[in-house]
Amino acid sequence: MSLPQPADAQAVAADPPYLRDLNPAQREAVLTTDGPVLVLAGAGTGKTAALTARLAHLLYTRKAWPSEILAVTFTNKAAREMRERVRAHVGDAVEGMPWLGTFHAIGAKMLRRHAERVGLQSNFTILDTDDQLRLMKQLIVAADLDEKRWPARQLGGLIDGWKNKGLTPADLDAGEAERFANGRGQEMYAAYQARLLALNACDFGDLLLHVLTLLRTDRDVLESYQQRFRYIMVDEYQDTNSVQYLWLRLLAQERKNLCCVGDDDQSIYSWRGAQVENILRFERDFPGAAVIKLEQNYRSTPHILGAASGVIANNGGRLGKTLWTELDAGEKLRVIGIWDGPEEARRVGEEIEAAQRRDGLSLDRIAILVRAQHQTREFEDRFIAIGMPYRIVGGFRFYERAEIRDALAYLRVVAQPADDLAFERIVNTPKRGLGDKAVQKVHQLARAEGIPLMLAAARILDSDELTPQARRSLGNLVGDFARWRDMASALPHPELARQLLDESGYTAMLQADKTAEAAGRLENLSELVRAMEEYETLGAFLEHVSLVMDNEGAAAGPQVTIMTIHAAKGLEYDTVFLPGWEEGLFPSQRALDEGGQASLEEERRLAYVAITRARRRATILHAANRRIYGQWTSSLPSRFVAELPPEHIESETTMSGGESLWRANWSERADPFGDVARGTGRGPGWQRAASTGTFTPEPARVVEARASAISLGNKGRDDVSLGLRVFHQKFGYGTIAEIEGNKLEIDFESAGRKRVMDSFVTVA
DNA sequence: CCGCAACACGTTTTT
DNA sequence: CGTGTTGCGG
Repeated sequence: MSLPQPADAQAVAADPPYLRDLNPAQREAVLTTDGPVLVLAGAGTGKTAALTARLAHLLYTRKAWPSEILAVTFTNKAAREMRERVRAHVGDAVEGMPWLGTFHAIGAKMLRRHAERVGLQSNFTILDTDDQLRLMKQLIVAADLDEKRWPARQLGGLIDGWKNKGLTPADLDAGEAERFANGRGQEMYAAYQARLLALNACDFGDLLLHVLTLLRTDRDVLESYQQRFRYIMVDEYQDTNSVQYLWLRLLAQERKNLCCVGDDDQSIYSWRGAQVENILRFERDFPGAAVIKLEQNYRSTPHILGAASGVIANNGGRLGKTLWTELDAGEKLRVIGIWDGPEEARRVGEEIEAAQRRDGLSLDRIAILVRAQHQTREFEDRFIAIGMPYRIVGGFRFYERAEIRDALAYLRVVAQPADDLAFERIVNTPKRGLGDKAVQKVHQLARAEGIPLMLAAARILDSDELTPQARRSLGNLVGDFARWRDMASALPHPELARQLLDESGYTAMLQADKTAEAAGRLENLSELVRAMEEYETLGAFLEHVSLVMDNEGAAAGPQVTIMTIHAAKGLEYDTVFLPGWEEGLFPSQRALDEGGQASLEEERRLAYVAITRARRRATILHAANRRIYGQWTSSLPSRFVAELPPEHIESETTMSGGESLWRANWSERADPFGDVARGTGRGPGWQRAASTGTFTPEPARVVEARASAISLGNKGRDDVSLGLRVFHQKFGYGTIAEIEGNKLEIDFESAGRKRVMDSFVTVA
């Protein structure tokens, strides 16, 4: 690792290259290195430029080595961008920055180093949402709860919320526990955590929560990180949730060199646990903090900024910034009222064609930003019809496809044999005659002995529990895995994956499938294997897939981008279309019904984010009629339309009667969605935070060590003895003829002598 | 084990 | 109106 050498100290002080294009506020943000700093960076004010320059500054001035800076972002994309931009300043020195990454990636890295302190092994698996839900479903069934009444989804949301707040099961009060299954919330959360430890697995929330627990309970670990991180920087601070906040506060406590960058007006993730309060109370949290505002906008025209500012001004409790720009006035925003959804899509299509004709504008510079994913459909239909190239961002991701998840499950079992969820996923995929009853037997044994499924599978082979066919099949599978595990150490992992997919019959299964999708799935699998080549080890690859879940498909040519406003945060386009600005859609009905003022304000921030994505031109549309759940419903223009300052907009409606028609409609019916089917009023949103608890350090929680699979002997149960009459589900009544550890030879009254596992019999 | 019909449900989404 | 899930019957 080498840092670029400044010519001499004087030159650095005079005008280091990384300061060259910065305005005074940005410079201040870069040069205020020590002590707490809050950078309030409005949309388009060159936040990332300042942040990366600050990093470069720390390195150039030798205030810290690359490995002594903690730089956290929320998304992989942001982390990647920051890494690239820092590289532009300092070159390969960026390679020495292991602590630049997302909260979760950094959490995982720390956790792997100290896994055993929270009861995990360092090769723990990171589960995705799908695995989590399956696991919770099992627990709900095991707890004898009605999974209809208490869906896994709901438990998942609650647990997620708790983890976001930094609450372990022990921290929950009765009120929180009451939120699931009549007070069994805490019990279920605890059971889930216990199960994760047994599986040597973590969910996303654990990557932060376990680390928080670690920092709170282990002074040595905390102090070593406090020493290590001379400077801490956080991007998008307004999106931090409570765990992240607590985590940062602990790490920054000692040196206090914490620089947070954010914009309270762009906080749009409270539903995911983000606490705007974190940014609002920064100065109180970190006394003596320098607050630097970046207000010069380099992105948008004055009309666009004026419109956005006008809308956001309706929110209370803001830190307050005044964006300004040196750009020319440009065009006013257009607000277009049209008849219905299809016309909206038609109109946008025409506008795009006109812009291409008129200005030769590339489609890459145009975006359609919607409130909800389902709005993309209307545009997709229309664009297909007129042959307009488009891409929809979001939706299905590569690593969420079934075949990819299957392949990963095979690899996970190889890497971590205790990964029951992965084992379960592929035990009968492809079909190998291991149906429900066979799998249930394995489960039963695993549960009785407290061992992983893979080990239970191996053990059950010694018995007559399974049908000969199932036994042979399971035996093959267990043998295959043993072999693949051996191969793993000898073979490069992409090669291992290839062989594994072949020998497991997975490839053959897809080849036999003549449907159109099968070919694509095979293609996806080769892509997966190709992707593996970029990683040193199988473990590193698996870490990558669990944490870096985005894959940007290469575009064939210029395309219009269609995506949600949420997905557009941080991006910019020359021309932006904002359809569906109607009450009930934007702001969403749910925000209006459930969240009160806070929720409405978040919708308004979303509107602010939406408008500020535009560089030159923005067009807002609202339809008078829209089909909602199959029913035609008339709708009113969004209140946000009325909040746009008239001097920055230009209104147009294609309907006779113009504005007055909307107004008449408005007063006529207070609740245009009154007759539309609503949610059944069951539980609150997926994860809504309640009151913020207090966070007292927990005494070290001793994690009950699950005996490892290996250390468990074959100690049989002690309530059986020779000659005892027992009952077996499948073979009926019989007498114990021989006992060998946990295996019994039983003379069954009708089935004859069989070898069975002792956990499958009850004393008759 | 698969296919079909009945049924429930329906923001925003990263990691 | 669509989609995804479940449960039953073949």
